[in-house]
Amino acid sequence: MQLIEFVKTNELLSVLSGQLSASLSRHLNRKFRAAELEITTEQWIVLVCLWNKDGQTQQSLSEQTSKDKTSITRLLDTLSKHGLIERHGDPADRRINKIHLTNKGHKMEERAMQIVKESFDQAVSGITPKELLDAKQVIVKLLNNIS
Amino acid sequence: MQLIEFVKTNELLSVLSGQLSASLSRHLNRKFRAAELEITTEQWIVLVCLWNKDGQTQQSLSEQTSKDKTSITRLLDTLSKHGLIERHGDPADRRINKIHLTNKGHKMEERAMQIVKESFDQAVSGITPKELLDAKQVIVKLLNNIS
DNA sequence: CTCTATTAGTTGCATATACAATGGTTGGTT
DNA sequence: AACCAACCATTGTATATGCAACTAATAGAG
Repeated sequence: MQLIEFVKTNELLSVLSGQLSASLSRHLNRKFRAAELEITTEQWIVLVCLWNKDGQTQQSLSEQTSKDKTSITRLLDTLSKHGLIERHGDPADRRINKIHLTNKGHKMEERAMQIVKESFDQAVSGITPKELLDAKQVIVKLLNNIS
Repeated sequence: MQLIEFVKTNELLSVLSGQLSASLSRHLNRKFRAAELEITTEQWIVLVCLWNKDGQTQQSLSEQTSKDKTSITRLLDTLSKHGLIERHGDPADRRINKIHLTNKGHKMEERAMQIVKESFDQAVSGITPKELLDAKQVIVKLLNNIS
């Protein structure tokens, strides 16, 4: 039911982190769909950046989310197709697109964050704040080691 | 440079786990490519299962890796196209494919695991075994909470 | 002022992933 | 024996991701 010996004793954390990430993402995707919010976990992450600060460039979104700028281009294509964001060219620097939420995109924030909060509460039940904090710090160290 | 307040204080672990997973995967993919091993992290995970026990069914691989059976079908399509595995129909139960490594697939084990080990050592440098273990346990709890 | 390096974003290509629906196959129940 | 439920794998469709190569625009060096 688990991976082999070497992985069990040594690598498990990286495999586990992949499974956790995939599992959290699937879980949230299903909750969004069940609530008839037509977004995905990945789109939500970009929207979080825009709810925080509207009108950012794609480059900025790429850095904040640690996603390749190609991925951002295409995530924004999808968000645009679904009417959640719009690209506005910047006359002052014509290389740049400023990404703006539409009304529909703005309105989605409250319901989406409510679902995320419920999901989060379920995920961390039975885990102490200290355990969570320690785990976060290990993850940050791992991230720094391979960046 | 980070995500917004709510996410910072509450959700960060799930976002972080996604970034860790993506980062580890990218890192390993680059190492494999640099070593001219033509596999991806995801393919490696399937190969680990087969190096451990050859001739498994797709269903079994799906359960071990926590991947959708559709994903396994297509990962195996790619592995097959690259000559690393073969599907053998089982005369005793014609619904089943038994997945077997080719010579090429077998031979890849040593070099691939060496690269993974180097990658792992780099990732965990400066992290104590206890910290790692504790983090793993938190991840396992999270996984159980959302399964 | 011009040429070059850098930056922002897109496109082509390959891979990965999941859900829904489908086609076969097996096995158990009556 | 016939039927139906459960099971294994695949295909269709949509989304996500990264690398390499490209276009366009700006900024900086000389």
